[in-house]
Amino acid sequence: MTPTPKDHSECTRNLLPVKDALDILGGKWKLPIIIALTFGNKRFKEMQREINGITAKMLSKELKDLEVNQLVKRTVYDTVPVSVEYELTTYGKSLHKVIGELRTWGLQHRKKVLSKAE
Amino acid sequence: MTPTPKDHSECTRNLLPVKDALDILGGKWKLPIIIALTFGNKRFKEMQREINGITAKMLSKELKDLEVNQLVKRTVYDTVPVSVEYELTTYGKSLHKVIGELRTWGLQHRKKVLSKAE
DNA sequence: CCGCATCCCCAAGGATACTG
DNA sequence: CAGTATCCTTGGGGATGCGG
Repeated sequence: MTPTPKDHSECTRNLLPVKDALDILGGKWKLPIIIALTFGNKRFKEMQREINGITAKMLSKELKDLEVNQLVKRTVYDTVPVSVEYELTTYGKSLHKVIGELRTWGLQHRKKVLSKAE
Repeated sequence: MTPTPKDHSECTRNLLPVKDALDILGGKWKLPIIIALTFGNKRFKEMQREINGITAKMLSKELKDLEVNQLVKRTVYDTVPVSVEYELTTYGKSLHKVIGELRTWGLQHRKKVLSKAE
């Protein structure tokens, strides 16, 4: 009979940073982009070709987000038809561990659920 | 076998399990629910009270998802007004590490970005 | 108490066309 | 080549009410 037991604000505290992380990795394209860049620096068009199904709009928007969050660095080369290169920052690479964990867990899970035809 | 040079199918391979994982942790409520249950078994209404802002519909739906994925166990007690208890399965608890990583990274990120008023 | 059904809204994302 | 602008679709999720 506790009037308002806000012990669960503790949950919230635990949750916030997790949501932050998911906010960055979430959405449909953030991960594909980050992972694509894991394989080396890329130019815009190049990425669009590699990331299956992404539109220029989305790629542009997501890259901007990632840039703001300092996960990706954008470099403009003053060539004739201007070329732009994207690369993961050191900070962006720090996601490697998180992604690795997600991947490991996902693999395990896939086995488990697929075996009983979800 | 591959007529088109899909070297980036390697990315895809790396990506799939990650997306699987995000599929489960993604959405607005999966994490709040899992984390709430981390703090102990809960009944439906109880969870609804603890997880700020969630509707019965969403709670119900998400719990079902989690149950299908074997992360949560649902137990119905044959009391007069039926009561239902939810708990994390061992498997569900295996997410702890992943969540921990997300949380760690999120904390770090928050510091970094908040310091320059995102 | 538990939770589904219905209706509704909005933001994420897609298609297409256009500029520097 | 590297994007931007515009319009449109979709489905995730909210509000409310009912049924077991």
